[in-house]
Amino acid sequence: MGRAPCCDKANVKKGPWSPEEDAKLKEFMEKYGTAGNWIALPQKAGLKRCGKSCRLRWLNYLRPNIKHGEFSDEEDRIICTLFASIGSRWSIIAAQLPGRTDNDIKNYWNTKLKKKLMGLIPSKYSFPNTFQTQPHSLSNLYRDFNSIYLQTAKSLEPAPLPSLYCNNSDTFSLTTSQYPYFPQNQELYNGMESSNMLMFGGNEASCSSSDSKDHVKQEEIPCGFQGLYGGFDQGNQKFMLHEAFVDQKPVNLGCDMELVKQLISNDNSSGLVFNHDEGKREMVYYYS
DNA sequence: AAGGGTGGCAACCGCCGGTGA
DNA sequence: TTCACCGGCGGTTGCCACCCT
Repeated sequence: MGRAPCCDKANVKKGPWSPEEDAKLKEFMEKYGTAGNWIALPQKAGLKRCGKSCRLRWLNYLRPNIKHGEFSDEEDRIICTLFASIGSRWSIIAAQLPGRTDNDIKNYWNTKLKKKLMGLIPSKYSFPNTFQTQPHSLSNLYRDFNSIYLQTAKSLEPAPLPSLYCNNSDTFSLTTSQYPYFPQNQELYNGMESSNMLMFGGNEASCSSSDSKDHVKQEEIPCGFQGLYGGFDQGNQKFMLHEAFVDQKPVNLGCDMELVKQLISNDNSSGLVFNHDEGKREMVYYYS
């Protein structure tokens, strides 16, 4: 048996709020607050509405200092960063944006911001139609994206290619030159500064373990970062992997595309970033 | 001018966790 | 410890305005 409904559905009004209802609710809230609880409020305020509906109307529209209208670039950046770090925890994201409601941010993300970000990716790398914002789907998306890129990478002309990153904790990142942002430990990425790197959702814990992987040399990298660094060789024929940023100098491990593919197909992979730098095709692989 | 499609957004639904009796 | 209640949350729906053909 399910939970009892919070109100008598048959006797409550639904749909858009009228100015009169807004005025009643506003006046009541300013005088008495919720007067105990939201469920009882409509009756006390003389409203034929569900308590939850009143709460929503107040929180999302009537309460003071609500900000409506265009989101600033700074707000965009905060939303993107937090979404990539914590996912669709809209209330937490809203807490970082004074005057914005979780509903507003959710709508903004779903209708505009997501598309704005996706629009940065050239059409030849279009995401599959199945693209969803759920972390699990993003993991799949990341694999698809990487797979497509690997198949075509060698024939690509230099282009402002953004990078997609996803790790086991189900966060993802997009790398472009248009939204430069370096997370918590910017010094981690000093070596990448010239390469249009943007990382969402990265954290020290997710890329600092020292477990060994077969035939991949690993060392403790300063500042908690471990990874592989790759790029095409001189003849542009073979994709080479290197140890990343040991003493700021890549160390050639002599790995080729087959290893890259192997790493990608390995579910234990932590993440993979394709990066584009001044016409060179590069890749950074993160592991945990 | 009309009607079908699309986007934006307010509101609803149902689940979950906290709390107090 | 259990259970009911309530608030909060995220996903989804549905309406309306605008655009395109």
